[in-house]
Amino acid sequence: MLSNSSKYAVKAVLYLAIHSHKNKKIMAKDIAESINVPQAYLAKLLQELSREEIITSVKGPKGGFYLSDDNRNFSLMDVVNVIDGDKRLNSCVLSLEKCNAEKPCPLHNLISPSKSVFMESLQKKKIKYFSKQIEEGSAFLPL
Amino acid sequence: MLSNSSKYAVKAVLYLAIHSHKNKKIMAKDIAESINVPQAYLAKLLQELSREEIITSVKGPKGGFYLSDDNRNFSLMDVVNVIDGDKRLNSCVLSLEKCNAEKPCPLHNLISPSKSVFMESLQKKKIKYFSKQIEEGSAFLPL
DNA sequence: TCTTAAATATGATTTTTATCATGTTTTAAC
DNA sequence: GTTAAAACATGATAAAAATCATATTTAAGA
Repeated sequence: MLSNSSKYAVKAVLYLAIHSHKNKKIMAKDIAESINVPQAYLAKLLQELSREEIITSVKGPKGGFYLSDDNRNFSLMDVVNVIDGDKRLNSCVLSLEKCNAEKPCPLHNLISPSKSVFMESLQKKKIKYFSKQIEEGSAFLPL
Repeated sequence: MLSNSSKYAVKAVLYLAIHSHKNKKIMAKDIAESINVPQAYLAKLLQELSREEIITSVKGPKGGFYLSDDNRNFSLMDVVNVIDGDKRLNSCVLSLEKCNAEKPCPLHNLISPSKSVFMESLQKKKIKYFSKQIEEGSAFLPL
């Protein structure tokens, strides 16, 4: 479903959503430690996200990463798409090219309803929604 | 979600469900061609399934693979578990050890309902159910 | 019994994914 | 301006997954 890389990316973004803001940047190294992900690897992922402007970075001393208000309006789907591309999540469970609603493969009807609910909320719910969930105590860490 | 290997395995089993029976064995090579999977690789997967008695094999000339009536009472979950092990499907979307219903990670509540529906039907519906779906025209090939 | 066609077993290779390492650029603070 | 701390860029290595190759075992049929 999600690659390890995009799991890492999502975790990092959620971490930033909760702990960073414009005046509180966080270094790659610190994020990596907090979310239990190899740091050099995470650094690379953060750079990709930053390049796509899903997260914000500041170079030099006192620099680091944070989420701007704009950043918080992205969805986790955006995060995943940057890392995994947009095919991975959209493909059929059995990776069948020709599977679709009209000619569903045997597993399609089993998974389709549930999957589309998931995909839709991953798409529609913005990053800020998730930090709110955590603040309210409806969702939990640690990552 | 599913590894390539288990997708191949599921496809092969579905193919056998539709096209094979005791008096109609099918060679690995023919299955592979029909479902568009590299043959040597599929052969290996079929051997694992056969070893676990999810499918039936007969060696020698006129040999091949088929599904016995017993085999048809296995679920696709069984197929997947043989190939991928039983952890892969059960783990949290973000692979968080500590994520569970009481302390759900931010994505848990999003995916959990849909996922359990899927898992349950993958578990409960037997192989014969799927071949029936196809016969009835509610599900389609090609694989 | 001999030949041949199939699965089976084992291991080698390739490709992809994940991880690590190192040098370059930017910028704050002195 | 010099230094140092951070992201950024690039490439090397390692691990895992997928694929390929080859020799062995089994059993049907002549």
